[in-house]
Amino acid sequence: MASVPTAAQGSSTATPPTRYDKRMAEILAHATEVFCEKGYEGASMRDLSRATGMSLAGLYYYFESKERLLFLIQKHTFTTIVARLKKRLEHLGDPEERIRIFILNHLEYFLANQAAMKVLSHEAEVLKNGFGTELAAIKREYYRICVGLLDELKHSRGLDFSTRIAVLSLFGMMNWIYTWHNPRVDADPASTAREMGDIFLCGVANGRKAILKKTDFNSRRKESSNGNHNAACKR
Amino acid sequence: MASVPTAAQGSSTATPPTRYDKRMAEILAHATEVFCEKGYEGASMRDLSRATGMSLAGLYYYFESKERLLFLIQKHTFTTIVARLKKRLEHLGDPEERIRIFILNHLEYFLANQAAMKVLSHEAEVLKNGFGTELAAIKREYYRICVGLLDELKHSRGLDFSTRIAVLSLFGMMNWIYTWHNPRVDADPASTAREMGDIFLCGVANGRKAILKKTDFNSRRKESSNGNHNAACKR
DNA sequence: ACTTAAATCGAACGTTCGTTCGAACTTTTG
DNA sequence: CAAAAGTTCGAACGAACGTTCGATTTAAGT
Repeated sequence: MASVPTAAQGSSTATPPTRYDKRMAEILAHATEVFCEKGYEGASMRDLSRATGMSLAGLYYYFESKERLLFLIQKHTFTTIVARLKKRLEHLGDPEERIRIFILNHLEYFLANQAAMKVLSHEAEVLKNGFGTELAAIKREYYRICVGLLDELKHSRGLDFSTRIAVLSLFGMMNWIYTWHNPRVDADPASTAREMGDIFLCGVANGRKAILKKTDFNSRRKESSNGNHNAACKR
Repeated sequence: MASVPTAAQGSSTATPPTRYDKRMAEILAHATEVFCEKGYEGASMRDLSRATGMSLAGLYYYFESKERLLFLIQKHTFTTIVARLKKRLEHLGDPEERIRIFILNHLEYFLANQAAMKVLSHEAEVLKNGFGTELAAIKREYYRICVGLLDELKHSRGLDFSTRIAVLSLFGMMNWIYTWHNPRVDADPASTAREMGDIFLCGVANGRKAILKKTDFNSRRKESSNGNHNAACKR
């Protein structure tokens, strides 16, 4: 057995990928497609065997179980998207801009790796015990980053909204994309990210206060008195 | 065999539910829970047998296949939510108000029938051929209603945004709720619907135009010239 | 070239799957 | 109460499931 048998991909150290690593990555890629199309439970090891061109028994040289295979796919996908996000967020910026970076990073990766992200979103609950908790930790970290970004925005502009609902609504908008996005019909990731960012950012910028009916100028004047906040919402 | 053997529930005519109908509804309810917990593929007929207290063979007196069982659950759930929506939309109202009715109807039903709605959302792709197309028709109708409501809003306020992206973002926000909503932590449906409505409505009311950075007053004045629109966004 | 280790495979294991069938039980009908 | 219809069940079917094992083939080290 070559290199580190449990690694799904070349590590962060500059170790060149061995034959084992490359084959592993190949299998992971094919398995991702199969899981995406048929679902984790619906996909059989024989389906994976067919898709990879490797014998049924041969697969078990790389994975000790079907469950661990799903785990490796999900972990690699999630780790990658978090790593990319952190890199992009290193350059400081306006809170609004940072949230737009978050959305863009998510959607870009989502649409470039649609199968993997669908497997991540759609099979989020099937992993139990050890696998489940390790993945939940990454998920929580990603969630916390988004919460942090929104809280920045909140404090810097004196906004008032439920961070929890906002974050989860945003994830909903973004993750649901795997059910409808069609590259032949829908715009590129950057445009989609901008449109979703427009909707979301304007929404939270106005917080939980009731949205006023048209031509109701009276109470609007009263509420919008304090300074230069909420510019995100005005055209 | 009693009454209409293919009916999942009492029909719209005032026929009193037979013994068959009641047992059928019981089984559907239990099956919904099982499908919700283990997924359609992950749930076995033996799981359903255990949950309903009926023998394995006995189930097949009510359903000709596991696939049809899922179909009946999904069809009943979807039909009900569409029917309720139509009833609520009979009373005309402001476009904004009508969209809020749409959101409230969806979330109320979602949270009151969380298991059924998770099965509807999460197992949306597993039904093929005949079952799939019949369900897709209901789904399309529901989708079209939402498109219609948004177009009303668009025209009545002279807005400019991508209806497709807006509708699908809204569905994402709403449907994702099955992954996170916890009745012990999260507010009641009405509050959640209002918060999501705030975010969404304010977002689309400002359309695709770039959101301006704080304290950028110059171009804002230029864009917000035409009349009393977009009140939905101002506090 | 020969040895050793890595990689792959065919064949099979025991289990569980969805579904069927005829017999038995229960309720309704005459 | 007997007959008919409606309902439930135990037992079994063949197929497909995830996984294992010993043997075989391929690549690496010397």
